Amino acid sequence: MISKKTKYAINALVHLAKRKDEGPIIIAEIAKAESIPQKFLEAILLDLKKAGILASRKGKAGGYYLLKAPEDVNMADVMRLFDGPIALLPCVTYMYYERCEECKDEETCGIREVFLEVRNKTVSMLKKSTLLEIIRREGQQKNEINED
Amino acid sequence: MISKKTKYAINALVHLAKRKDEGPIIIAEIAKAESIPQKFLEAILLDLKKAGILASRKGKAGGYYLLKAPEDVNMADVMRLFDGPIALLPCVTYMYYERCEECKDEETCGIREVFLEVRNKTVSMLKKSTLLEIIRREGQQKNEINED
DNA sequence: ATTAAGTCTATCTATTTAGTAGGGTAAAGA
DNA sequence: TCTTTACCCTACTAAATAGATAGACTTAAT
Repeated sequence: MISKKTKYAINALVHLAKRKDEGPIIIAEIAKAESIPQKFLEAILLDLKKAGILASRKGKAGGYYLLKAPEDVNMADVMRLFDGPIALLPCVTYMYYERCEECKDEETCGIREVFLEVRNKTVSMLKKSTLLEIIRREGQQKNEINED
Repeated sequence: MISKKTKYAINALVHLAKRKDEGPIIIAEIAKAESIPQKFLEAILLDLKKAGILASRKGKAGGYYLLKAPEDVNMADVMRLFDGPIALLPCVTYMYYERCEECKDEETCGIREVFLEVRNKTVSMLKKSTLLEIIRREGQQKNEINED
């Protein structure tokens, strides 16, 4: 599961992406519209700004706005920013590699092999999941939860 | 990331799968061979037994052994047992469905659509990742971590 | 009866998550 | 200069989860 922080970040980003031509949107407005505790949202938006995804303007007519294009903001980047690595094992992360403590021989580990493939495919899917893609899919849902 | 508990469970299962024709293996032996705190492992094996994956014999010549065939034990089941749902959002889990608190309209939610697809494909991959598959892959690694 | 095993119950500590409260500073527009 | 907004900081809490450890009890083979 992703954290609420990440989910809030995604909600805020989608909100900003939909209104990207309206100029800066104030925090209070996003917080209210997306049902996010305002103080909590402040910290989230600040992190997204530091990551180069959002920009802000202070003072009157200030607020936050998307810096990147909606098609260039993907779920892998957002999840990593708030929740860390996407991989299910520390030994198959790209940026934050760590050996499994109990591991005998990483080179021949079958568990690692299997989870490495899962990681690569998951990251690839999440990279394709951009803000544009999310907005495009709104109102045209068709998929169902597989019963497995 | 999966919890250490889940990782320990997988290590223990692989150990038992490799030696499935040797009769019951005692906890202490698995704990030592796989570098798992013994008391912690006890609880894990008990859970795996309750789940119908392992069986045990008490007393002298006792221990644990695989009840299911290695090809019938998959990572999705093991992960769910110890870490809960595989889905990244509560609204796209099959067994433990919960609405996102802040969600306005689940029926048209683009975020949900995207994460639902991720979930379905992830579960499908993890279901294919059986103990047999893990053992088969040992020593024939070829995949690399994608640089993304 | 003895011994070797699994089983059950309880407790503990550290970390993380998800906030709340409340202050002050900086910048930009009117 | 006044107001509005973002920015930055500290501190605190409450609940849950992770990762164990300790000790007593039960079962089964010899």
